[in-house]
Amino acid sequence: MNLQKAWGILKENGFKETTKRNQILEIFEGDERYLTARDILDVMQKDYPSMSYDTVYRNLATFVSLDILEATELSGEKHFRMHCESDHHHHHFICMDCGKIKEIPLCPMDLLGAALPAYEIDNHKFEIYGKCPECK
Amino acid sequence: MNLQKAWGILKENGFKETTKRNQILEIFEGDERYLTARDILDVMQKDYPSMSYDTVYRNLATFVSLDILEATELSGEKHFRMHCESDHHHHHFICMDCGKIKEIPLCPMDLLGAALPAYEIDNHKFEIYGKCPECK
DNA sequence: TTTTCCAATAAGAATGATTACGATTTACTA
DNA sequence: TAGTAAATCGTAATCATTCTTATTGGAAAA
Repeated sequence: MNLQKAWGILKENGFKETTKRNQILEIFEGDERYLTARDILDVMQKDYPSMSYDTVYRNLATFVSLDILEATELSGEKHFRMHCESDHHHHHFICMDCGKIKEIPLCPMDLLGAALPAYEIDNHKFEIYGKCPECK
Repeated sequence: MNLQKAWGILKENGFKETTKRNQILEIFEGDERYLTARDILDVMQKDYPSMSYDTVYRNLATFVSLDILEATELSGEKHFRMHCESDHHHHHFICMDCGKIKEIPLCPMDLLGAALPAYEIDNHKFEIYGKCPECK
């Protein structure tokens, strides 16, 4: 996802255009890795020394709820990255060294079919962890 | 897994038989749901009012490292349950209401095959969340 | 049985991530 | 440009988890 599309979604939902919000989005646009709230704060405080955690967390939560960012829990910390452009449902390989991801086009739920007939399935998580070719 | 087997593993690895350890294991033996450290502490403090968090966390970590318990992150908190008996690699459906699990016999990694040739795969996570027939 | 040793535990402080909140500032609208 | 609600700041609170130090307890040796 790019800045324009993200702002389109934000405007549609009545969110104001602020410089902080814009810079947070710019950081994610320029980094394909999963980042933590602290990563964001560290970068932001170079330009805005008074930037507060509250602003970072509040905006990250907003972005996730609007599907601008996607989140996952890695070693006990929430990590965020720009939501994938691809409209095809997919999953991720995550490099535990550099944090970069690779899309996995298949979804195990397709193959699961009617294996859980009486169950209500609300959600699922499939992630692969390891090292990418560059880090190996 | 049952108490006897768990103690067999602990003894093999040189861990002492203590009453606290035994009661923690008993709690897991009698509950098929995923429990948090706090859940354990709450039950334990009825019998041992001075029970400390440290003891709970230390033992949970020990049990996980010995594959007596298995752990997963649910809504930001680590949850634990007795390691499955089944020797066949599998995954879990987790009921978000009652916390009970159902084994899913298939593993998406089997089907992924050689889709990530240049990657080093260290780990993977596949979990399905929803409501079990009883809770639906 | 008694002694001894070291793992195990208690108590509580420390840490690290995250959330909450009153006061202030900023972006949009009329 | 003024009014208003949203956004942000500054800081404190919270929550899970880990660490530190002194003490206790299990089990092997005497």
